[in-house]
Amino acid sequence: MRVRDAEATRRRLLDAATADFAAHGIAGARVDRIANAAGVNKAQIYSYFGDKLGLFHAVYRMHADAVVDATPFTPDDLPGYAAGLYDAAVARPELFRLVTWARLEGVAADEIAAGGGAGGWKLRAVEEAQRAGTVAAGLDPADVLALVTAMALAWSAAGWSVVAGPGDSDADHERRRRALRAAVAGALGV
Amino acid sequence: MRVRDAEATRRRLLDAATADFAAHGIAGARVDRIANAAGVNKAQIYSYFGDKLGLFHAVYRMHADAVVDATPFTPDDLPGYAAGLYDAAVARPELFRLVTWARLEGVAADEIAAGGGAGGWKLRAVEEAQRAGTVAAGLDPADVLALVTAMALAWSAAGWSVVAGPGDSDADHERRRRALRAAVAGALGV
DNA sequence: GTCTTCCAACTATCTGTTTAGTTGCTTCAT
DNA sequence: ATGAAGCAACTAAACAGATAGTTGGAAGAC
Repeated sequence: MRVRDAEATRRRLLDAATADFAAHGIAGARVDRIANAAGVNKAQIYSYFGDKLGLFHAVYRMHADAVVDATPFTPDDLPGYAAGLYDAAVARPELFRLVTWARLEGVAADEIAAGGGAGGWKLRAVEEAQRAGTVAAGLDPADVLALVTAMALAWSAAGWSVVAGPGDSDADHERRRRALRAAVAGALGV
Repeated sequence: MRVRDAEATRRRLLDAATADFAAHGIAGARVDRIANAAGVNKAQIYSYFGDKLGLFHAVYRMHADAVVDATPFTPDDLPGYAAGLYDAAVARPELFRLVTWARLEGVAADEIAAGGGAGGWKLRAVEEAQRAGTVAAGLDPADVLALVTAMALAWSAAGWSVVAGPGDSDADHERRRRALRAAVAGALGV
């Protein structure tokens, strides 16, 4: 019999749920499938997370910060930030799918790119960089963030073109990173 | 009793399905809801489209071309193309949600941005523009398309920041269009 | 008349959620 | 030490409502 460890069970559920929600979205995810993949009885989900949506929120909250924090925001080096975001999206595509789905299904009220729940400190940081001259003045900071984020995620699952993945060659990634850096610099640099 | 018009019934179903799929995705859409909204019996859906997925494909095919064709691709004026795409996304957000969902759920094999089913003529057009000097050389045409598309759709439902809508003020739209044009020009111009 | 279009009712299955009960660890009085 | 009590973690089964898909026939169009 498996050792009883509530914390480990909880984590296994969250991991399985992350995979299923990322793959199928909220409506497409299946409680049975998640419980099965986690090797946990379905009822545990309800005891731990209330309901399916509660489970999703737990998953989302767990990863939203990780996504945002994985790539340090450097307003004075937006090309570098964009490249970092690109790498993060390549390394953990599920997390980015998760966020995209949350936004589409309307369960993520907060704006991830705009500083998350931290109250828009990124906007102020961009303003600061504009005053310092490392970012072109005259642009709305929110637009700057929107553009940089969109460019970095141009090849992600949320994008409209080819989806970058860990399977792509290093040359592909390097080429995209280079193009991305140049494009961000050209688009927003002084 | 309603006048019998198979074509009109079909169109009403497609319209209702467009709205429901755009709002809830494939897994989240409900056949009953669609039939109800269309004022058509559910059985008609199966006689016309086979099954739920067949209905989605019909919806998708109907709009995919429209999305692509609504904004003429002008490789010599990518900033203008981007602005056009932005406007299209503001005017018909459902269509862009539809495509995003199709890509997330893995039912849209073709790459919309890369020329749709037309076999990548856009890629060649970009190459041509690069030779002509209106687009920076040294960039992979696919990357150019990916970046332009991503930038234009930075404020769309697929994006990660604030979502632009018809409700926004004209000033907002004008500001974003201006920023977008400048950014695309700076990112890809010579 | 007959062919197409339409519909109400029906079925089988799926799915989120609940319930009632079990298991094994911890605590504590003895 | 030891046995019972208490409790959190766990499970199997069932429930109710929803959902995709079907059927057989009615009714309008030609």
